Formats: sequence, C-alpha cells, structure tokens
Amino acid sequence: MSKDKHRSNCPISCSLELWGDKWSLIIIRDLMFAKQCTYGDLLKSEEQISTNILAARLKTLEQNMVIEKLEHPNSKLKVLYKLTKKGIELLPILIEINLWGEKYYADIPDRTKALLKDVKKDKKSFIRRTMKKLDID
Amino acid sequence: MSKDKHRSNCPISCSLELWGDKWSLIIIRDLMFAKQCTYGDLLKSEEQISTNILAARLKTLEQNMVIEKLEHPNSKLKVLYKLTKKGIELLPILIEINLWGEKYYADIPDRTKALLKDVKKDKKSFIRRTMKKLDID
DNA sequence: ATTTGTACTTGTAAAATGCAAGTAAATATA
DNA sequence: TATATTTACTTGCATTTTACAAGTACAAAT
Repeated sequence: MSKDKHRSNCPISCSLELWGDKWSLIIIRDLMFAKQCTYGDLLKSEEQISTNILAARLKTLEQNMVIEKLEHPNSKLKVLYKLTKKGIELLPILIEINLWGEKYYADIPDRTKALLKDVKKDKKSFIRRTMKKLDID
Repeated sequence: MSKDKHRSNCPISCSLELWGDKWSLIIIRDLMFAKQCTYGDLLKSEEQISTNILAARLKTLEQNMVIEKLEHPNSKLKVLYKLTKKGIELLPILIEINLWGEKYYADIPDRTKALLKDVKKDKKSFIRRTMKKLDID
C-alpha cells in the first residue's frame, strides 16, 4: 500500500540504505575498474571481504539493479558480475570519495595517484571515457 | 609501530571505514545544509537516528576532525556542532550522491529538487557558494 | 524550590558481521 | 573412467553493532 520502506525520501538517505555500508562500494569500485569480475576475483581484493558478506551484498546489489550476473564464456562454473547503467553512474561518487580520501589519508597507492592525476586534469573527460569503456558489454 | 589500522590504503576504503555507514553522512548532510546544529536538532531529522548512535557517530566524527564542537552563545546547556574544513569538503560527495539518488528514487522532496536544479545549472559555482557560506564561522 | 530542557549514558534484545567449515556442481587430471 | 580440484556459494556460531526504551546530570526557566 504505502511506499514506506524508506526512512525518508531524501535521495542521500535512500542511497545510503542501499549501499551505505563498509563493503558495497568496495565491490562497486572493483567492478568499476576491472569491468567484470567473478566471485573469486572479488574475494581477492585487498580488503578481504568474507564470503557470506560478499554473497549477501551481491544479492542486494543485483536485486536493486546496480549489478547483474552474466554467464562466463568459458565455464559454466564461473559467474561474471558487472555493473548495470545504474551502477556505472555511481562513478562520479567514487571519484569524489577518491579525491577526498586522497587528501586526508596517507600512503595512497601509486596506481590510485596516477588515476586521480588523470581525473584532476579533466574530470568530465575521465568520467566519459571510463563510462564508455564499461558500457561496451 | 605499523599504521595497520586500515584494511587497505585505498582512499575509498579508508573513507568508508570512517563514514561508510547508514548514519554518518546523514549527520554531515544536516550540518552541511543547516550550518550549525545542536544535538537536539540532529535528533529531529526525519530519519530518526537514535540517541546512542548519534552520540557515537558525533564522537567518531569529532575525533577524526570532520566536525567540531562549539559553545552555544546563549546557553551552557546546549552544544553546537559544525563541520570542519575536512567535513565541508565532503560536499562534492554529498552532491553526487544526491544527483544519483534523485535519478533512481521517487518522491524527492521539493526543497531537494530545487537545490539540485541549482546544482545542475552550475555545479562548481554551487559548491563554491555553499562552502563559502559554511566557512564564515 | 521545582520543573523543564538538553545532552548525553546505560541496559538489553535483535540484527549484522566475521570467521571457519561445509556443500554442490562443473571441470581438470590421472 | 575415477578422482581431485575449482568455483560459487551456504551454514553455524561467536562477536560486534544497532535499535529501542529508560535513566542521569546539569543548566535554566518558572
């Protein structure tokens, strides 16, 4: 009847209810920069997510159409996860978090620094290029 | 000895460890658009944070210099919370979350819509103006 | 002197997390 | 062909976090 699943209609609040935790954006980050990952790939991330949490997050993100499952071309045993358009559009958020984090935390990895240098040169272009790369199947 | 409090040195991961939960950015949002709030003001938000969670988050955010406490000019009983420079600089993240959320959730409040219309007209100018407003004590 | 307002703290049940181990099906290997 | 291994999960359980209700301490208003 009523749409009362949200604590409020504030877009920030609704967004946080979906991916506002310590893991969802890590998964999304990995998919954003690796394009496609298997479950095993995601487990390999430096942050060491545990298997049950990963499975739970993937399920929620899929149900909310942020990611989707794909058949692996070479194996029926493997599953490919990728971002949907809705997921890809989280890129500007990830970029701003990256930029803020770069400013306030030390020992940023070189890869990240290089990427952010590119971002700072021309943010819009970076977003366009990255999104385009992700969009091509 | 070692700086091993972080799961990784990824700026996204470090950021999420600090404010990657369902409440921190709600508090920061309120401070961003109200400039200064008392504890009671923050409790009044539509999302209905509970008192112990609010106290815990305020403590963490203060310890990490995202917010600071101020004396209330009219009362020793009240406490004013405001964003530090570090906190104010979360504005671009809040804006991008707002824009994403606006696109994927329904029934966005009119105030928010109006604000985002302004943002979309000229994002940089909006950020500059909002930050300036917050900076003036 | 008593009540109210404000910023918390405390207790406790419920939920989420983190870790270790287990399972089922597909594939690789002997 | 039989066995082992890989892959994507699930399950059980201890620990931690959350949510709700109530309580406390001090300032200020009545």
